Amino acid sequence: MGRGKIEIKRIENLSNRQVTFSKRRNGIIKKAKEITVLCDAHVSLVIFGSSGKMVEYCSPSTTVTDILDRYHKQSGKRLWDAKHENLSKEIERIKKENDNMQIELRHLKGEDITSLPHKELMVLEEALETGLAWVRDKQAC
Amino acid sequence: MGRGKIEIKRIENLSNRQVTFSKRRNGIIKKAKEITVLCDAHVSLVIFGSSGKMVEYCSPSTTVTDILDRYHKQSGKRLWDAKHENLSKEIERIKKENDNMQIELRHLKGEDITSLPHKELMVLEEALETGLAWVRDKQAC
DNA sequence: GGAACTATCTATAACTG
DNA sequence: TCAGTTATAGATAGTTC
Repeated sequence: MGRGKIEIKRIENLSNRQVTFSKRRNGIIKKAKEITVLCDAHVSLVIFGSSGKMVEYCSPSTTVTDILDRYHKQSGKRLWDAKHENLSKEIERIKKENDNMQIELRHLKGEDITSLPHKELMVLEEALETGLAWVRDKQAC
Repeated sequence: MGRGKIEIKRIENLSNRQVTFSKRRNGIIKKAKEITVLCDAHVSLVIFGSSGKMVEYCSPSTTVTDILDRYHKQSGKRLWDAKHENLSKEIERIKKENDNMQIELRHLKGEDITSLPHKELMVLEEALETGLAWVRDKQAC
């Protein structure tokens, strides 16, 4: 669509490439707006030029986030799960640590010790005696 | 571009709308591919028709996630931060709980008690005595 | 460098089987 | 209803200022 037919391959000349980018980018955004209005479609469009410049179009009444939520659901692809996964794993790790401390604390308070084997009871007793000794020592000061 | 000029407003006739959607959707995707090749651009394009059907195009050598990362950085808009925030808060909460237990445990073991006021030392001593009593009681069984 | 022009190409609205 | 065709509107490559 122009004075001459062009092959669809990278435009080597930088300024031509930038000019063409600018024109076509506007063209695509216009088309995106049109299909939105004509066909009740929802569109999310993000374009980066090779210079790094970004433009975006998103149909009115939605946000990129909305579109991406739907994208996420329908495509089955994971956009942010990977990021979530790290956080979730961190939570799991801390919770486990938490649980272990909870149990240790209860044991030290003499709770839930019915099922403990004899050996662990002895370890527990020693720990308590040591702790008590330290506390009494401190109080004596 | 067609046999007659059309206004850019919603096409009321359903089947016409669907036909137009299908044609224009393909057109936009073609244009997106072309600008990608011609201008070294990176494009992420997601289109939902009013029927809910989704199509996407993303320039080769990147993923939607890549594009969105860049979008995220450059637009300053938060795409997934809101989703992450809850998880982050949860982590904070658990870590705090964790710290408190850590401290309590250390105290029970007689560690880090130098700065404790007298009153707390007494509470600690009582807790230790109670725990010890329970443990000895259990060992006697 | 960018805005405007225009000849030409492309996309597509309406049509057809 | 759907793919294929065609006439025409719209997009744009090369050009000009």
